[in-house]
Amino acid sequence: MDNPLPENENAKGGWKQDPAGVQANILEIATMVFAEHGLSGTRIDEIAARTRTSKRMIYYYFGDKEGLYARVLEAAYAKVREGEASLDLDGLPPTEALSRLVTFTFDHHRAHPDFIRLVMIENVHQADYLQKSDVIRRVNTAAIDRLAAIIRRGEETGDFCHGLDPVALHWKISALSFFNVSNRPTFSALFGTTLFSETAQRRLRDDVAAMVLASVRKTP
Amino acid sequence: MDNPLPENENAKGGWKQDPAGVQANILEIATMVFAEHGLSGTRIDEIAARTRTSKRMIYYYFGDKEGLYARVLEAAYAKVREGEASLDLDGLPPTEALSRLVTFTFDHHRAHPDFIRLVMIENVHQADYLQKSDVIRRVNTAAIDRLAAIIRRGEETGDFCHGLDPVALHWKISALSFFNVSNRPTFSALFGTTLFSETAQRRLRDDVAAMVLASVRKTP
Amino acid sequence: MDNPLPENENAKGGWKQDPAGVQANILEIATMVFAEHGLSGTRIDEIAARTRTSKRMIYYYFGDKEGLYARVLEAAYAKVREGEASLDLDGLPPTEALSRLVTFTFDHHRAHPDFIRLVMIENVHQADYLQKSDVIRRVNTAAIDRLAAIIRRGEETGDFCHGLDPVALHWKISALSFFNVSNRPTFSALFGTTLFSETAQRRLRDDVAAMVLASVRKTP
Amino acid sequence: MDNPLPENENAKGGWKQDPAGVQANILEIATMVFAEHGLSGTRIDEIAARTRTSKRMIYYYFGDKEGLYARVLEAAYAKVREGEASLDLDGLPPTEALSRLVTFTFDHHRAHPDFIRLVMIENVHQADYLQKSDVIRRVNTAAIDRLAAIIRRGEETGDFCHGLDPVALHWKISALSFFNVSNRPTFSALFGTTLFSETAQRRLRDDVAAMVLASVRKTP
DNA sequence: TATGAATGAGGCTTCATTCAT
DNA sequence: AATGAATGAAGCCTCATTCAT
Repeated sequence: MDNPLPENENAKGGWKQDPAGVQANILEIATMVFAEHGLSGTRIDEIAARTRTSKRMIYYYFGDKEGLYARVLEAAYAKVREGEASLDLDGLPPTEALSRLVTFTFDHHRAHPDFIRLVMIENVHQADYLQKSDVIRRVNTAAIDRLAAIIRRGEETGDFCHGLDPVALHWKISALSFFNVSNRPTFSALFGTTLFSETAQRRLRDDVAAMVLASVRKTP
Repeated sequence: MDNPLPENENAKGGWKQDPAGVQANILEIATMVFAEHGLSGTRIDEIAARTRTSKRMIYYYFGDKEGLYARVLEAAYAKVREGEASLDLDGLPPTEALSRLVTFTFDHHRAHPDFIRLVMIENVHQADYLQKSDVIRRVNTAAIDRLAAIIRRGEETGDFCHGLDPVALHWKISALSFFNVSNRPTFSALFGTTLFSETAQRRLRDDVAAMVLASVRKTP
Repeated sequence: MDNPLPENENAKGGWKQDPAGVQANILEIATMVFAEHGLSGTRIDEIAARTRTSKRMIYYYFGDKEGLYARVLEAAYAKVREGEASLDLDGLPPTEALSRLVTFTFDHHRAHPDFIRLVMIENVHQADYLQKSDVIRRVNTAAIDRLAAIIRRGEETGDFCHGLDPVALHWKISALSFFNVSNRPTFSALFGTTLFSETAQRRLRDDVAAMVLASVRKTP
Repeated sequence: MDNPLPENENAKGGWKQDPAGVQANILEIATMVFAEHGLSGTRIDEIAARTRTSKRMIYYYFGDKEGLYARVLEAAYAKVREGEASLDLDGLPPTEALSRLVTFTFDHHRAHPDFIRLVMIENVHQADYLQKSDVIRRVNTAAIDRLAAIIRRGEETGDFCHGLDPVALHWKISALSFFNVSNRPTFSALFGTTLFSETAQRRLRDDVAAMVLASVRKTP
């Protein structure tokens, strides 16, 4: 009511001469549109229309459609891995740490369907754009490192069996968390949506965590 | 002049006046091209060029691009599920049967990357085209039925715990088999290709089978 | 008046389904427009507007702007060299033959300013497109061959000195005939148009022929 | 902090606040780029990128693209004619003077291919920009004056025939010197590069000088 | 059943130029 | 004197699709 609107960045006119804001806005919208339609299915015009700037600015800042897509992909990976990094498992016993990691990953993937879709789309493109990005590769090895740390601790405590491959373990966690989101449309079209209710998903998540834990546990 | 050209499929004219053959050829090529580029990424011209007929015939037989895509999807599901149906597990004890089913699924997915890619693509499209196809739904419930049979037998023998959901079990098997193929491009771009060598894949497959079996086994 | 207009190819409607005619029409207009504005200065829309078909057909038949330009260049060379080939000098004594060739070339260049402009434009482009065309190269060696024949005969009769290089001779004839057309705009802007009146051009042409002849004549 | 940075032209800041230097730099780069790509083929962005200032300054100092091109053309003519003016032929006998002038012109053109290209480009544009420039016209009449002086002296000594037109003579010298540079790309694409070797060019130049001299010499 | 020719709508991108400081 | 940010207009080209036989 009595808001004087100082430095209002969203109000019309308040965002002129704000390069960073313009780029961020484009990136945000583009992420949504690319995730929805894929690379070739996306229309630059649609992105522009949903942006607070013009189509021209997309080319001004990102060069071309592929350039924008590449940046969207990078930003998506960065954001998701950043979210993962916030999870601190160092203080927990290894079994508990791994369990928490799986649970978190499962939920995290569910919470970021746009990211999942972008990765799917990138797989359709044979990971062409991801391969060119050093940024992304760097960000991802951190995930492996964290897992390796848990494995080492688990081996030391005797909870985990020896010779576990962190990459293979990551593969298992990812598969079970990723598929849940990526293949939900076809899966529910074929077998119904019961598996995607809140309770079913919670049970599934716990099941998944149990499966992963069982696979690392020392066989007596 | 009076050259009969009998049964020569490669010679010019050998396939003319062969509607079924022309359609099959179009479908085969279209499967490859759609699997490679996705729906919007595919060019009717590319399909036509790799076909032994012309672009005009694609429209003649399939109406439009979406019609062709829908037929490709149906054919792909039919072919893959048909391959699965050839697996006869009825004579085996339930544990063995499930183990064989998982192993087979893992290998079968690996052997049909184009199918996997088509399913991925269909997921990007929110399963729009799959939903319209009654054919596909019918074909897929068979997979659940077979799994339900194994579960029932496992419960009877006491090998499996009670209350197993065949759909959830199918979900687990699918997740671990599907991701392996669908996300291979991004996964190997990020973490290298070691996990995709023949030996590593065999170990992974056995690991996966063990995980699934552990998840159904009766807890003592 | 009582013309029934049978097979009228120019009347509206008479040219449908006439691929060769459409292509020829595009090529003719494109030649004029490229000659007027150069490669980058030309607008495909302008060509299309002056054509009896649409812009779309330009791409249908010629691929892209550069493809059209390349074809225009080829056609221009072919047409001009074809005109030259119609000149029969075999029956004439060598001095007379060479004189006639120079005179003809000078007039021929004047009569085809569009061709001259296209060659100028191609030189601005470092002959990039000409280099790719085998057609053009083939057509041009004929000009050298004809000149070589005249030189040989002149040496035999003793009219010409020995060791004449047909390529260098061609260079001289070309230079004096080409510049007259190519640099007419700047030259007349700087020094007036008197040199380009009909009579002055005739005198210039005869002067040029005399210069060339003097350069090949045996020095006593 | 208190770094004076005196007379350092390369260090950042050394050329700031140097309007004349900035303009000269723009002009120099623009000359190269226009000569390379023509008027419509040139991108202001390319000029700006190769300049030590920004695109904005080009507009600041030269108004628009055409204004810059016009200035480039003027500067090019001025520079080349200035080079010619340094040639002092007054002390030589007329035959020798003319011979030296032709030889010099031939070499001078070869040494300034960018100028030749700019003139070609201007001819493609029908000399539109040259016509508007009084500066250029003034500079060029000097060339005719000098030639007229030689002719007068040659007529007086009886070496040259009567009634020679200095403009026509200039035309001949120009044609043979200009074509050598302007049409080198197409000519060598068609007939090879042998004519453009150092030795062949020297012989060609002497040939050209001989041709021009023969054309003015009194016929006995 | 088959086909070469043709096309409208719309997509991506570029370019010279101006705004606002 | 100098500048980073912004832009409208227009260019090239592609695509699925239909026409006419």
